Amino acid sequence: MQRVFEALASTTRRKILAYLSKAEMTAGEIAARFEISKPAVSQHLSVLENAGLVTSEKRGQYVHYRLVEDNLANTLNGYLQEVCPVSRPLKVESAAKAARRDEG
Amino acid sequence: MQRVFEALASTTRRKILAYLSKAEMTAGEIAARFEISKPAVSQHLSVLENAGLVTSEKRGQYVHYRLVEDNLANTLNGYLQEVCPVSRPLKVESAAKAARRDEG
DNA sequence: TATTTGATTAAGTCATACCTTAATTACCTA
DNA sequence: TAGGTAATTAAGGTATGACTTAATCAAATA
Repeated sequence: MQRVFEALASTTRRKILAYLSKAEMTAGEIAARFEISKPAVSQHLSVLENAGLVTSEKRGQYVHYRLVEDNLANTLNGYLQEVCPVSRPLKVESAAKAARRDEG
Repeated sequence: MQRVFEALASTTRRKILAYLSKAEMTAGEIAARFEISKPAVSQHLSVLENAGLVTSEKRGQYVHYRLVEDNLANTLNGYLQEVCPVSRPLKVESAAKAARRDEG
């Protein structure tokens, strides 16, 4: 519980969650979207994973991250993010990315 | 939004919210319940107030604090706290305090 | 097998959160 | 109005979080 709230306390991490909300992504894709270094993103992802909010799966050279859907905190956070001016556009981007993937 | 998550990131502050969940209390009553100094509690209350999670009202010499009921974050946090082993007992205490007050 | 690419770990800096005690403010009452 | 209680503000120490660059690990490929 403590880990969950600590994880959600960072704006960057909430943005990452929003960005992952509709599409699975590699660590590199996530890092490319934000203006901080790759190691910094990696640390944030590790915090999110320790809080049980995301899971990772290594496929070959890449590590794919995705939201843990079956998670009360994630679900509630999802509602909050719908009304959050910072997170909403990232959710839209996430959906666009997912759609593009379904097409291609 | 940022302020809300920052406010909820502290275990002590979540405990204070749980303790206030069923009953209004003065700053002193709240401070008496926790093992940190009164000024420290005062600071936490100020953070919670800035986040819009509690409001205060000065009556004479005392400052009474209470939850802001009409608040999405508070509502969602309330659900989470029901399943939180740290917060639940404090909610029970809060209810007991409220009941004692109704009697007296 | 040497090189490149994706990702994480390590090391170190800087800012900030949280706590303490001391001082101050506001209100009540003898 | 002097003294006491409730509460906050101020000042300062300590720990921790977030970021950086450099180094390392792991997998693909030439």
